Amino acid sequence: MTSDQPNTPSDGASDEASRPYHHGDLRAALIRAGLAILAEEGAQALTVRAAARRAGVSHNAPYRHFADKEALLAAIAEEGFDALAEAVERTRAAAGAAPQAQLEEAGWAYVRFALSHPNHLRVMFGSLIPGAERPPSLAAAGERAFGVLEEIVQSGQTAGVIIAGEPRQVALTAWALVHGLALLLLDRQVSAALLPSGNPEPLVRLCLRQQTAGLARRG
Amino acid sequence: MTSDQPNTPSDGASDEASRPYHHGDLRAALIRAGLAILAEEGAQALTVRAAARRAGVSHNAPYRHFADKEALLAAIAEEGFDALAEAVERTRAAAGAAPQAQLEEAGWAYVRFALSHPNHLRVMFGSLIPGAERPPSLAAAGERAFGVLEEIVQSGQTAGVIIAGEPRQVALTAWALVHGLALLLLDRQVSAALLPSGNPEPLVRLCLRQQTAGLARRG
DNA sequence: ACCTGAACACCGTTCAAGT
DNA sequence: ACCTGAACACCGTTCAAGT
Repeated sequence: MTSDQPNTPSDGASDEASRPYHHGDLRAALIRAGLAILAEEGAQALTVRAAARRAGVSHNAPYRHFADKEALLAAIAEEGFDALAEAVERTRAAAGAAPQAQLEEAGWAYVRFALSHPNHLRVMFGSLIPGAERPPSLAAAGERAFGVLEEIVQSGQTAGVIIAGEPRQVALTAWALVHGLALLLLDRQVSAALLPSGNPEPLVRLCLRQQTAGLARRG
Repeated sequence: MTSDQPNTPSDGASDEASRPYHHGDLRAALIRAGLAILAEEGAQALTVRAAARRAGVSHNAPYRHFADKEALLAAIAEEGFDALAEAVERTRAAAGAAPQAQLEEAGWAYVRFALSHPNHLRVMFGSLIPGAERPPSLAAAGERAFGVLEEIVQSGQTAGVIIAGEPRQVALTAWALVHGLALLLLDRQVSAALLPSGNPEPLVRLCLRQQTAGLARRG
């Protein structure tokens, strides 16, 4: 058996000493613990039991708040979509009014988020519940992140600088490119020859501009 | 303990009855077993022990041929890259001489492969060895699949119908789009509103043509 | 050489119990 | 209500042993 020190409830968030149990909000504590494990130890270390240990509860306490491991992963993924949507939106707001510039900045923000939180991104887009539908709150969080791109496309169409078409569909083309770039970079599938200095930003921006301008040579 | 029937070596591939053990090539048998498990039971069922059971050997016999589970997954991934490269190449060969048509057909073949072999694709691009480098033979197999797109780009540049630039880099833009589309479709991240009839082919082809022509409106 | 059974330290999940 | 320890059926991996 491992020799962890016995855990006391004195690790921060709670002021009320009259509480009979460790946490006022074990659910939130487990999500935080899962995020810390992802960042510090990697995806393979993210187990229900490890999250419980880090939160200072017994290994089956999580089942009071999550039906199973997938539900915990879904909650962690949902946090990730919220953070991603916020990062992309913030970048867009700082990018000025030109929709094409907004699209490039938002795309780079997406890839940057992925490279900064690789393990979190894999949980967000990983194989949770391979065949089944995603939980509605998770699907909604994904929609919010995607929605930023959709808004940019729509405003660009209004301004006459982005091609016509269903905004959702045009935004999907933009989304797929940045999503694919992010995952290929995470998976080390991109040849080092394309990454001089190891900094992916110039390459990503070049791909984004090619998408905007098109791969076909104009004659 | 489970009550499996004792396994006999009489399940096919071997003619020579004088062999003292079950397999002439346990390594290949384990890869086949892994592929069957992926196709029939899903990624979470793909364990070293399950592959061994299916191949009819004890649960640690695989360690004679694979250093660890990652090595087995890498071998299965390598098979996948070979199959993907072949599918894309075959489609390209059938697409005629026009590079832009080749690019669209190759892109659709990529997505079609992903949708036909979802679990296999996740192993190919999954989080095997999160931080570490991929085994060289696996990296080479990935290069072969990517190489088909690179050749198309190069011939398109020669024909003057694809923009100038480092062929690897232009091909990366094309690859990222189809890779992103494939994974978003697998993850059910694409709104059903964009998939009338449930058939993804029209949507994928539309995205591919948008990439070729560009998202910017030509003025 | 190649395969085996026993063993270890883990998992996810369930259950009967404690406060 | 919320948490606990014991238990079950699994894993990945190692080891001493068999042929």
